[in-house]
Amino acid sequence: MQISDAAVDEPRRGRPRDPGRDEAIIDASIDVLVRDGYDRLSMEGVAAAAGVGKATVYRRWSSKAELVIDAMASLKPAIDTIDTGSLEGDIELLTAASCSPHSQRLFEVMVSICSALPREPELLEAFQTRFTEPRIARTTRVLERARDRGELGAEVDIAMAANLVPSLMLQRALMTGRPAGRAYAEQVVGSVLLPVLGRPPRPVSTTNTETSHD
Amino acid sequence: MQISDAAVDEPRRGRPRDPGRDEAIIDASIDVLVRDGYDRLSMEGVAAAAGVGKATVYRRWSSKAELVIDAMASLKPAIDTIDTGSLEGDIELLTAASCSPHSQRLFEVMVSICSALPREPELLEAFQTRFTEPRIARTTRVLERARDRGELGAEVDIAMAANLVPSLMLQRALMTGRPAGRAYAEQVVGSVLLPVLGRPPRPVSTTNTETSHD
Amino acid sequence: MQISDAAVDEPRRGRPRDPGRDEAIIDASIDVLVRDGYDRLSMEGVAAAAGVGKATVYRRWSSKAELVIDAMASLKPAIDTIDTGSLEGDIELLTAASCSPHSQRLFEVMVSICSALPREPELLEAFQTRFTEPRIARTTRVLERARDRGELGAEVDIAMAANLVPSLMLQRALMTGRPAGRAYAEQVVGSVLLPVLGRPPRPVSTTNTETSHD
Amino acid sequence: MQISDAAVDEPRRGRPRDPGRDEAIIDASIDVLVRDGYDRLSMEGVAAAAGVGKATVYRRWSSKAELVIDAMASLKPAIDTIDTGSLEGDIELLTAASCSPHSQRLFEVMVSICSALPREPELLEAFQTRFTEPRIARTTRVLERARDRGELGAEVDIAMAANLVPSLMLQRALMTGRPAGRAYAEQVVGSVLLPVLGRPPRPVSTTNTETSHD
DNA sequence: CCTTAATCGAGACGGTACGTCATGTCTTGGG
DNA sequence: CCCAAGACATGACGTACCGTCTCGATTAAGG
Repeated sequence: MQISDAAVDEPRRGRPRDPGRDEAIIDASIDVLVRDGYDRLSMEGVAAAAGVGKATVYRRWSSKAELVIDAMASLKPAIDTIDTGSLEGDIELLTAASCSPHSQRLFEVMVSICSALPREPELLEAFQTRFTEPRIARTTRVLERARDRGELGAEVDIAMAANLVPSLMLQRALMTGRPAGRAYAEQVVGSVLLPVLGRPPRPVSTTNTETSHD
Repeated sequence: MQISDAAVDEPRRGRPRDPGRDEAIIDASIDVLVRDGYDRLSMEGVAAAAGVGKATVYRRWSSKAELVIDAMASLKPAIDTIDTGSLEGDIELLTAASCSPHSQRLFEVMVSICSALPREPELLEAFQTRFTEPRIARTTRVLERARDRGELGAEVDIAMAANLVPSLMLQRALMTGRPAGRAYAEQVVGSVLLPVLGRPPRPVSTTNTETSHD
Repeated sequence: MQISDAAVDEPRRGRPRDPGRDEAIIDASIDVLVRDGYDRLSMEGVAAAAGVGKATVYRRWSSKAELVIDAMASLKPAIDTIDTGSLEGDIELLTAASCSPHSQRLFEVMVSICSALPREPELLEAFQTRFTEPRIARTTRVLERARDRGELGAEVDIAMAANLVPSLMLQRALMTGRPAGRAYAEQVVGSVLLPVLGRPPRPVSTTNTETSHD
Repeated sequence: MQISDAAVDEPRRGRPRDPGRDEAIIDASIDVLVRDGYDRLSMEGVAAAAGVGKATVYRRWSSKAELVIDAMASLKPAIDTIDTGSLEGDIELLTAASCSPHSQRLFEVMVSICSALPREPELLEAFQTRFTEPRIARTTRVLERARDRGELGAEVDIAMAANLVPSLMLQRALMTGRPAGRAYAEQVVGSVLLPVLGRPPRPVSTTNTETSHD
């Protein structure tokens, strides 16, 4: 309930930093990350893409890992909570969210980063904490509510089920070189998620199941 | 009167190449790939790791992509055909194969390469052709035989089902930083594959399902 | 209302170059040139000898020839004009100048460069323009003044005479592997230059004429 | 008084060497030397120019210096002795010899080698012994005979005089990038050599004295 | 004739040095 | 004090050779 923040006791002399530049650098980081991948991303390249001097980048983030972690954190999930009241409705929303443009951007970033994770423990931890777990948790809550309502049996492995759709969508992105679309999301839900939740599979209507249409 | 082959008319002049060096370079490529990732792998690093001059590498592979593709191709699947006669037996073998040391090596290589795939079309194609498809095909054949025997209903999405185990195992490797082990393979099979095939889920006994034990 | 020069409209952004490094590179170039010769001189070697990075060298001189030409140009003759009023006095000064330490350095540079001249037209032209001609011209002016004063007959080939001392000194440096000294300069003047100018030869006193004493 | 030489006690088994290849290598060495200079000459380049394998070169000469020394030695002076009976006649022959095609080739080789002499003592010694001294000695003998006949005064510095023409011709080759021709030889003799020998200078007729015509 | 042994062309090999390029740090001058 | 521009030292990369080595083929002399 207090108003003052810590910045008060330090008079902040000289020219203040331009907050717009922080955002420009973060945005440029995402662009470069998706374009070049984590290993080929350089502070210099980010500075150039942001239209900013190298010193301006280094003054804010002292290492590539820190910058990328903050850039990742800037990609918040669009919808935070899903609760339509019924499992079927929630699943429909999840399916749509899994192939939204925002999610596709997320998958691109994941692909760009994933090869570096075994060599960058900080990045790995941030990746799990900020990227994967929040998305899984949203689905986990949906399934737990469904179980509490009696829509799911106790034998359903909720943790694993919550993993299914993002994992298979990411896998698809890895294998084809670009993020999967709506058709593939529906196929995953219909062929895999529903049986795992104890429902009969729902065949994908007339669409060729081998191809994603985005 | 004989249909001579093309090798006859080229007398192979000069000192012949040492085949042992090919192997050393390929093996070193895999090591470096797993250790450093595709983007950080350099011809020079491979040469050093193989104990070989750079010219010896470039004489055989003119680019990094070609070398890595051949190195990938050297990782043949240990077992080519699985056919025990029953779906249950085949699934048991597949489960074991999915977490064998050889498979774990494969997952490491996949993780190392995957971030580069969107930027390297040749690599992407070789990755699909030589890596993913043969492994999927093996499982696809198992499932098709089971369907022909009447062990699977027509509603089962075989293509998707064949993808399940490797995709989730790779996903696990990406997320934890190292390949998954037997426990996770069994969890995937019990919680996901069996329901997708129309079987009841098989709970993982006493093992903590969150951890992989390798 | 002033005729401003071009430097005004270019604000010279970024960190300015360190002029001290220019000089260090030029000096190191001369050292390396004398030590290794033109063909064995490399930009990398010069950078190392100057204690600077390779990029610092390439930022200023894009090729070996350009660097060496500028290095040559840095070796200005110590004395520009010789005019004592009499031919004898001028000749004495020329003799001394021909074997000064500065001239010896010049001969070393000439020896180092000369083999490359047939293959490097730019170098050849710079060599003639900046090295040879100024030194010859100084002597030519001396002889022309002497002729105007009546100290030289019209039959003397001034152009050839001006060439004599430097040519024979350089020849000596080539043949012995190091620059000639005072004794040889006096021998050349006494035995060759004076007769060519129509004077009687002046024998070299007690010194062994076969050896140079430097 | 014995006929047999050392080769007798070694039966020289196996395939004998082809003497034609020795000559081809030597000739190619001269060509490469003149074309590329001593520093840029490589055993490999010589082998290629001679149409011969590298091993064939190394079997005969174990180092570049040895090969070049032998190649130099193969360039014998065309005329060994000059003795027309009069100084004037001898000088005419010397003038002609100084600008013969064979001499011009010699000057090219000298230019190619001279920059390497300070760094290659063996080469320097061979250069003096096999190249310079024989040519000087021929002229020295001519002048000594003339002095003995009373055609030269005792004050003439014969050693220096014998040096004059070759030195100035080489100098000209160095400065212009290619060997001097007849016109320059006559100019040197008329303007320099004759006065040094106590004769009046002989002006070069109508020719422009600044240019060499070859 | 037939074995033997050295020569020969070709080219593989390890090593080295080069010029280029990219990275992160430092240093200007201006705002 | 911030900011863009860019100089700077360092180091890695791919290339180009070099001199050594190793192969199969050839060639003469000795048995």
